Amino acid sequence: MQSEAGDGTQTGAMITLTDVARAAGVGESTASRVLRGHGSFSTKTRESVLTAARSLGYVPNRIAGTLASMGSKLVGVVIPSLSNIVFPDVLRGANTVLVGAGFQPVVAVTDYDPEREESVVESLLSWRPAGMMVAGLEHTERTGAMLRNARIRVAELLDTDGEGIDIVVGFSNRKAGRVSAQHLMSRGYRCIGYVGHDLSLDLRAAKRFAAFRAALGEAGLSVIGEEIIPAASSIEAGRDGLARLLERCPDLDAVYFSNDDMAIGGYFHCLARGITIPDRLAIFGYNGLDVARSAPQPLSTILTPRVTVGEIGARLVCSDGPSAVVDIGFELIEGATT
Amino acid sequence: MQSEAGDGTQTGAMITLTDVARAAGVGESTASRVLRGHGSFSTKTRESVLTAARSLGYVPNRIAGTLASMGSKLVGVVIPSLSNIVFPDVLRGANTVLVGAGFQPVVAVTDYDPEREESVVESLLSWRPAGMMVAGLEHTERTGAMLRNARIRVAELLDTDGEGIDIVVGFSNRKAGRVSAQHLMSRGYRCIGYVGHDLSLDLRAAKRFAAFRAALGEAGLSVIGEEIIPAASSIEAGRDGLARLLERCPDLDAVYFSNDDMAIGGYFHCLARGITIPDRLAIFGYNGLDVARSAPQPLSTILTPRVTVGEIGARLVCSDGPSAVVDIGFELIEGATT
DNA sequence: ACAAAATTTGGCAGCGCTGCCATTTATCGT
DNA sequence: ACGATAAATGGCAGCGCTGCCAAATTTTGT
Repeated sequence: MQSEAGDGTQTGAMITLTDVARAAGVGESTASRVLRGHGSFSTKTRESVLTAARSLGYVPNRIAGTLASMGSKLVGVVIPSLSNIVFPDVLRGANTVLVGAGFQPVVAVTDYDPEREESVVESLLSWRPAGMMVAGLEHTERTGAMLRNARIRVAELLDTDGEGIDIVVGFSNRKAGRVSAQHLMSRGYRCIGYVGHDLSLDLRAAKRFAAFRAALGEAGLSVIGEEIIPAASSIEAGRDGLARLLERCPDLDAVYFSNDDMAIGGYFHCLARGITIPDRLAIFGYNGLDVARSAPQPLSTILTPRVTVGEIGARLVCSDGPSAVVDIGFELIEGATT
Repeated sequence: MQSEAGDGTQTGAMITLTDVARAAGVGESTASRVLRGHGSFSTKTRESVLTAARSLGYVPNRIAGTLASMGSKLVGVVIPSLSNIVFPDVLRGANTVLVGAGFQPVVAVTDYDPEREESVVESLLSWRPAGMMVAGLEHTERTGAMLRNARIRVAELLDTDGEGIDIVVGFSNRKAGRVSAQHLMSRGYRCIGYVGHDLSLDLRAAKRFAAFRAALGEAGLSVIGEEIIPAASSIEAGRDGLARLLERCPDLDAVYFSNDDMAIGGYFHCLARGITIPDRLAIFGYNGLDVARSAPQPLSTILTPRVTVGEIGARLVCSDGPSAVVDIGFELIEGATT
């Protein structure tokens, strides 16, 4: 028999459980039990199996294990984008909890495209995950059907305005929009504009804006001018957007941005042009990013508990409780820009 | 036989390939071939299999498929953190290419901890991935051994200063540090300070700083004062760090930051305190983040092609070429802060 | 029309592991 | 010391799919 080094060096074919069992002089099932700490075995056996495994550099094959036990330790996580720190934040919260519970997240990105979401969901489902976490409540009909029929826990995150499939963890984007409007109005702003990114893709941003506009309307006001950049949100887009909007509507006294990236861009524009904030122009964002909170003038915005959403979503996906909707709310941050 | 709806509705147990084959009136292997588009089959068979699969709501089981074909379509991606946009950026590049090539990335986070890296690598390897992508060249001995013995493509990213296992894609952090120092010196700065985050964890930042310091030394200069925050990098840390450093060393005329997050924090501090940039104080960062490039005064920094690193790394991991070191370099951005 | 070649098809043995069950061995009570 | 209970162990049948191969079918050449 070939000797193997203890550092994991291996020669020949891939080491299997059978090899370990043979080397330890025990049966496969005994080796399996020891390696998983399941069932009972003597200390002596334990040692010999562990020693054999280590010296052979054995790496268990979870593909085989999962197939045999018919229960995977994978959890699919579907997010729209990796460019916006919001989703890595959610992922971070989910990752912490999932790993802690012995699960392995498998991430897929949709680029905000429902068709793509459908295809990545289908793809993830083929790994027979124990659960799925997806962003938002809006999906194609087939995506919904697949998710419902998978007989696994499904958590929909970051939005509570709509019908969920199983678990819903997030907050109301409509309420966020309304609260933003109320805040601006309560501060006395009356000529309010909007700078946003492509809303046809970002449904949650669209909900916020719709509610924002509605809240203004109820108070007899309206969005004086709006500038929509036909692209994903970014600081630059916010900067350019505000520049263009102010050119068209110089009388604005406040601008609501689709999110903090855009708002920070707007803030930078004002800094560069010497536009006094908040006296000459007020700025309001959404998300409560670090950059917004650490700016010379902390941005007035809505802090969304993104990491917590990921954590709670993951916790519930791992649990076996009933379906639930968890609205964990958001916090309005009265910064120095309104 | 139970009738199933075409929208994927299913009753009873999970649908298997055998079910589809039986429903289509063909053998398993024929159904398998049709579903994968492998081998040959008549159009007639194709239709009946596809129809059967659709009407039964069949979802292939890749766990079983992978085990049988002994070749997975998974690629492990190991990154230190999700909090710093740098790694989501790399992940984004990798994701695009991997998905395009039919692979599914499986992400794991190390929190900059080598022990944790060892454990996540072990864990990922147990899914028998087709390849692995990890950040950096420094690993524990056992991590290295596992990676080397896995007989799969391994790409190490974001650093070229050291020995790689198989594929190395990145740039020289040492060179980045040196170039940064040279830039500051060429602009006439002589009293140079440093504000950084915990370098014991972030080895690449440590390399940059070491090279930076060495380059100053070669020119007869030295780092006048330094402030190291014992935590992860953040805008706030950079802000506080610069504040403390300036208190101790008011004569500094330039500060090198461990990265752009920290540098933006420093920039914000100066804005808040009315410290004129770059006349009174110059600021230099690292990474070339959006926020740094869109600031009223674009930050002088080093643009690291993070997304490209992920893309090239992924491309090479999917390929079967020889081992290689790809240094894709970086770009010094002469902003308005130096 | 008939053999040769090409195309299509189904059967079945695994892939490496886990779960079940039967068996063996150790521990206990009296 | 001896049956009874508990602990430890090994054998083996799958999990759902793919790959191989042989058999069946169709197409082609002359």
